[in-house]
Amino acid sequence: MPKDTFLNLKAEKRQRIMKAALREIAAQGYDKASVTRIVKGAGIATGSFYQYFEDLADVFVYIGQEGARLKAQYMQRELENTKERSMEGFVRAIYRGGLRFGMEHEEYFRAAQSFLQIKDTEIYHRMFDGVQKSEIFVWLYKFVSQAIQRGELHDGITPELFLRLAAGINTTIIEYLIDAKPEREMSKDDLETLCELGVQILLHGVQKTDG
Amino acid sequence: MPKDTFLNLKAEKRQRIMKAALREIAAQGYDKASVTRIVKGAGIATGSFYQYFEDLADVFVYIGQEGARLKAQYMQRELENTKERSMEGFVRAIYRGGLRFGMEHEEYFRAAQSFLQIKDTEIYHRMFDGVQKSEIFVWLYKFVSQAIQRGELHDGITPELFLRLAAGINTTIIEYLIDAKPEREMSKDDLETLCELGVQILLHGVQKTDG
Amino acid sequence: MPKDTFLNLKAEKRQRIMKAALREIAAQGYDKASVTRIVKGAGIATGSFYQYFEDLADVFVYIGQEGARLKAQYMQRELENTKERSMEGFVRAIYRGGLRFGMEHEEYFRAAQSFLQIKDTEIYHRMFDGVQKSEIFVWLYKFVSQAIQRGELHDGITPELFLRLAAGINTTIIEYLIDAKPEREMSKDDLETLCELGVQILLHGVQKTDG
Amino acid sequence: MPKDTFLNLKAEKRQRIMKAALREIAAQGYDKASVTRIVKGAGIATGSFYQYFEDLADVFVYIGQEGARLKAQYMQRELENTKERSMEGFVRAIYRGGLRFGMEHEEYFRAAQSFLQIKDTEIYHRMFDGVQKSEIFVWLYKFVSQAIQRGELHDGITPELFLRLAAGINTTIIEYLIDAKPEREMSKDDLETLCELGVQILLHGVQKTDG
DNA sequence: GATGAATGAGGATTCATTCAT
DNA sequence: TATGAATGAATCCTCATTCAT
Repeated sequence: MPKDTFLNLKAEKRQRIMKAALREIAAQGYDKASVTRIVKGAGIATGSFYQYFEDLADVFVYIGQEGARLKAQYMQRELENTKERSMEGFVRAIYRGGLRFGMEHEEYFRAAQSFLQIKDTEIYHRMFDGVQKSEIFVWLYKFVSQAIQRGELHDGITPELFLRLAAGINTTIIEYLIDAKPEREMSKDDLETLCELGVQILLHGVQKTDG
Repeated sequence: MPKDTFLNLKAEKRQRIMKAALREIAAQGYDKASVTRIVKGAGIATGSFYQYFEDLADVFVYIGQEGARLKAQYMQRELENTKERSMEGFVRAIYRGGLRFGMEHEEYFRAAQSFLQIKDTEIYHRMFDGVQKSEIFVWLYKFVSQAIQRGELHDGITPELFLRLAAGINTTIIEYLIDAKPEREMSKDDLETLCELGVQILLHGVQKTDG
Repeated sequence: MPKDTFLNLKAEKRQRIMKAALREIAAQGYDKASVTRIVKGAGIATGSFYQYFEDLADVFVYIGQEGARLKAQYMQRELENTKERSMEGFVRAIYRGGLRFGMEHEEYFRAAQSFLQIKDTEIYHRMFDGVQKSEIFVWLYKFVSQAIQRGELHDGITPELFLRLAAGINTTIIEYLIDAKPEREMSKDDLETLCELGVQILLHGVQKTDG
Repeated sequence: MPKDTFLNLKAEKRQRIMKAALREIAAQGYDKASVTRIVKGAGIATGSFYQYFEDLADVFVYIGQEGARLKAQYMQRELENTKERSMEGFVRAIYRGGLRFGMEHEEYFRAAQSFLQIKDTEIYHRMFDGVQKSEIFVWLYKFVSQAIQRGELHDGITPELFLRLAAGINTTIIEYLIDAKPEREMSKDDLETLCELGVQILLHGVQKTDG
């Protein structure tokens, strides 16, 4: 976690550094990200970097957490606009938030992808431990558990697996979009459609359920 | 592509080297994999490595291709044991093959995950270009296209997206299994169940379709 | 061209490094010169070397340029002490400068010899492009052209060839001196004699002109 | 000196190897010449190379000697066609031979240039010790000594220096020619002119001696 | 707080030479 | 005699981190 020196920095400088670090990770991936390029990009001295952060891992963790926080905000906002309290409504809101986040913050999205490489490491847990305890996560967990108890989900599906599937499908769709990214911005309607597609696939699979 | 020197090696040694390279890349990921560790692991001299392979990328490509070949064999074998010629039957066979491959060759699976980092590069294409033209892939593509034309799939689902979803869901399940891997081997029945689960989720989502 | 890091170094250290690099290249020649030996000779870390220079070629270019600059100074000084404005006077001054330079800076001389190996390369041009545009060079070129127009030189001699011959003869003499170098320093008179010899050979050949 | 295995080789193979080695040295220079490329160029196995030669230096020495032998032949032939027994006649014949050799065997010429880098080493002496004792060399030495005794040459010119100057001027001219090499072959007349130019410069300098 | 030079282990790769077949 | 795989020291260069100013 960043040192106080970093947190006490003037907002402009702090954001400049964050931006440079995020850009670097998004561009080079976790393994290839380099302090040298970050400091160059941020316009600060190498030594300063180490006065703000313990080491390279420190920034990565911080960025991971920031990304998670930001994504949670997107989801939270969607949830607050949703009245429907069914699992489907819940999932839809979450997907919508996730999709918007991915589209509007491609660099965070890419960085997060790159963090997957180190999924099993201590540093990954430092990044995302908070997520496991977040309100949204807890709610979702509860919803799914209940659905399982009511026998609504396929045998073998645990809350853990459900969450992974939800994330996986969302990621698949976002990547698909980014790769096929058209020049023009995506309209609100497009986003809505895709979001719905994600929800349908997660809940009902790729096949249409007949009338 | 490895030099003849490598291909002419005695099987034992060749496999020792492949194993060491595979282990290294599975453990460290694409970017961090090191020649030094590979040769140490394989018990050969640094110079020998370069008499077998053009460079590091060369082994990686070879491993990627070997993995793809092997996975295709698993799938092919399952297809041959399947009579049912529906899309569901097809998908089931493929999933079963993929799952078995992932379970029995965890290192190949991990290596493949790590290759995703370089998805957009020329070297990635060298690895998996063959896959795009493989019989299985072509068949699957055809099946999906037909289903789309018959209006059986949700709007917005293209063959490309379908394939990505199929792979993504399978990957999610395999990772889930590996992470939660019990000490005991997985029984045939367990595997069967999980495979069926994957097929159901892909085709019908996580929710049970009511009777 | 060296980085600022190098140019900002304290003079003592900068010279220590230059000396080590010059010694290495004089001793091993362009192709065999090694970073490892240079840094060991200079008493700095490998990494430091690369904070001073872009790469190995960078030092070489710098040394070549420094040598050329230094040699030009020697020549310039002699020219300033010469009143006679004939071609012979000009050539004599240049030879005297060149000879002194070669005697007093044997390592630069050797290094320059070794650079000839790469005469046709881009890096060689980076070294000596400046020379072609130097005042001395331009003057000499003009003198020779005029002599040619006045029909004073043998047919077939172009300014280019003249300059090559001048340099070649001077080099031959310097090498001869270095190889036959007596223990004792060369006296002013000795040098004067040799210089005159060079001028005579260039202009009038090895044979005495009678009368 | 090559092993008997090499000398016993069938002429065709022996020449193939020599050619490959010569080409390599001419192209890469002494320091960068590589066994690997030589054997590839000659179409033999690496091991074979070491059954023909002690080591890399061994081929170099052999090539140097071959070149010297060949050059001596060129000179000898010219001398035999010369009746005039003056020093000028002698020098002219030698120059003519040297120039022809350089033009007709550019690769030997280039190789020889590259050997200059190691002028002070034991291996260089192994190459050219023979030259010092060759008939031509001895004759020339005698001619020059006599001229010196007769007081015909400038003070300070020793036989050693004379020879170096002769070689240096010839080299300068050949390099000049190679660099400015026209597409068309050089005619007999051109060669004759250049040769005469060399002789004149060596004996009488660049300036015309007036009537 | 800020700086940026200094460090050195570690990276990939090359290559002359040896030696078992 | 011919082969070519095996070797490992040596090459240049990178980079996270430290520390004196």
